[in-house]
Amino acid sequence: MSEVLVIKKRKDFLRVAAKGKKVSALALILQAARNLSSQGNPPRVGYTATKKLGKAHIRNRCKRRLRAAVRIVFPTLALPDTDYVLIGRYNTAEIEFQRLVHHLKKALIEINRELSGNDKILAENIDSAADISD
RNA sequence: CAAGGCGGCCGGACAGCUGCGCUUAGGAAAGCAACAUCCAUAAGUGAGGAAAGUCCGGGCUUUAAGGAAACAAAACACCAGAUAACGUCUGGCCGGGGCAACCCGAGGGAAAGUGCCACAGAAAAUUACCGCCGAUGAAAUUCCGGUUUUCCGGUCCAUUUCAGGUAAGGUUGAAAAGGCGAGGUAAGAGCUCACCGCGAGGUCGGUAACGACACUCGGUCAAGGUAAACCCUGUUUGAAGCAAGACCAAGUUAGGAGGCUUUUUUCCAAAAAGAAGAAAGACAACGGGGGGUUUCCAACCCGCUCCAGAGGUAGGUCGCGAUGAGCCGUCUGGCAACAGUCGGCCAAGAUGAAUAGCUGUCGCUUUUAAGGGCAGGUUUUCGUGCCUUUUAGAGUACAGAACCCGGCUUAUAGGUCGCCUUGUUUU
RNA sequence: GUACCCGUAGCUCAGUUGGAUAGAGUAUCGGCCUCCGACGCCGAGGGUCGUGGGUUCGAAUCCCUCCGGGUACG
Repeated sequence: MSEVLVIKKRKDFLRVAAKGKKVSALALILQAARNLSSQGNPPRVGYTATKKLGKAHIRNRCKRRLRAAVRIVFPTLALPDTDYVLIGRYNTAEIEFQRLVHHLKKALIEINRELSGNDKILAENIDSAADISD
């Protein structure tokens, strides 16, 4: 129920970046894509910290703070069968932690809404295709 | 007390909540068992002085698993020592800087050769433009003698010119071929001499670099700089790198050319040789392969070699951390780097990458604002300087292991300890 | 991990081999031209030669160290 797996494969990161939705918040960027290969999987999350953020210890700090925020937010709000990718921004290591959590929550709710809307469109397309075949 | 030099150490602490990696133990399901897997389980453990840059040196692994010689390429270069090794470290020498403590130095060879040295300057390397001289030699004038003159002879004195001598002087330049004084000369010059400097030898001290000397000799004293220009001399070095490499699992492909031995079939055929096809094989023979190049000796691998094509895009385990040039302490030797003896200890092991996130309290630093005290200015208000504690604020660095060690280099808030130098004051 | 390249005016680049003037185009500014603007013409300013050392009489250039950016291979 509250389990969150970690994305580790480069292939998965590229798939989410190419096919998913993207939402920018103050201190982070959230990407998300449905993973419909099999049903009933817990949500998965990956973290990205580019060289633009700083040197190695700053990038590690960004990932740790994002991970701590995810521990608070994701178990209740993340959708199953979905891959999320969190990208750090220039102020991820500096911003107050409460605001970081707040922005992550907002971004997650917004992207979930977009994803579910996308699902509806998909469902409509499937329905119309079924109509045509009929 | 102030200023400075050198070296060492630390580089936030505590508490709470929520979490992570690894090891060990325990448990769970399946299974003959083990490994792997899982866990609201327990215990232990979990970044640095630079983990950084990747600039050197090694271990380790593979490569041809050996040796010798020559060549090429690269690096290094005062001397001695330390070290597994080093371009590192220690001590010394020399040169330079600083009043000093102390610091800095890629510091062999320029009489092996080649190249380069702009502008300026006579000249940038066996030079000779100006200048000086013109003793010597020649010519002319003059002069002297002879002669009526023309002219003849001579060259002691003087002048000019030429041959020539010279490197003292010459607005330069980063750099101009010892310095200074005297003698000397036509003018000059180590041409000669004294002193200083320089070179060679000797003696003494030192392992040596090198130093000292009232020692001896040297005036063809040798004729500039540049080798982080080519180069010469000496020393060292094979190459690639943990994505090294070993094993396991999954999956894909299309062949062609050339070639060794044996057996066999067909053609020609008495047979052999030859041509074509098939099968098998690796003792020998044969062929092929590879070190930066070549040669020699020795040895190895493959039975195939070369060309082409297909798939894959990195799955798992080991390598990989509890035995190492390891860490801490004592003692001994050494000026020191370091070496040795004895005792104790085991201390991260990840792989989209753990070692943390948040909160609170305290500590430290700093200056700002408010308050307090002192000094002295001023009629007062007031502002100035110093000190102090309280409150509030700000700051609390550089930075994250990735196979492992030894160094180097670079970044770094602040704190702390020791030794030393100079100045001032006091005793 | 290894190998290598680049950094020069606001911008794009020469000059670096072989040491001695820091240059070109463009942009900016001023003037001329035009009724005005563009184009054109004339002129000017603008440089720690990425940083810090060293060698040398002299360094953008040679050597070393750092900083920033980039490329290739596995």
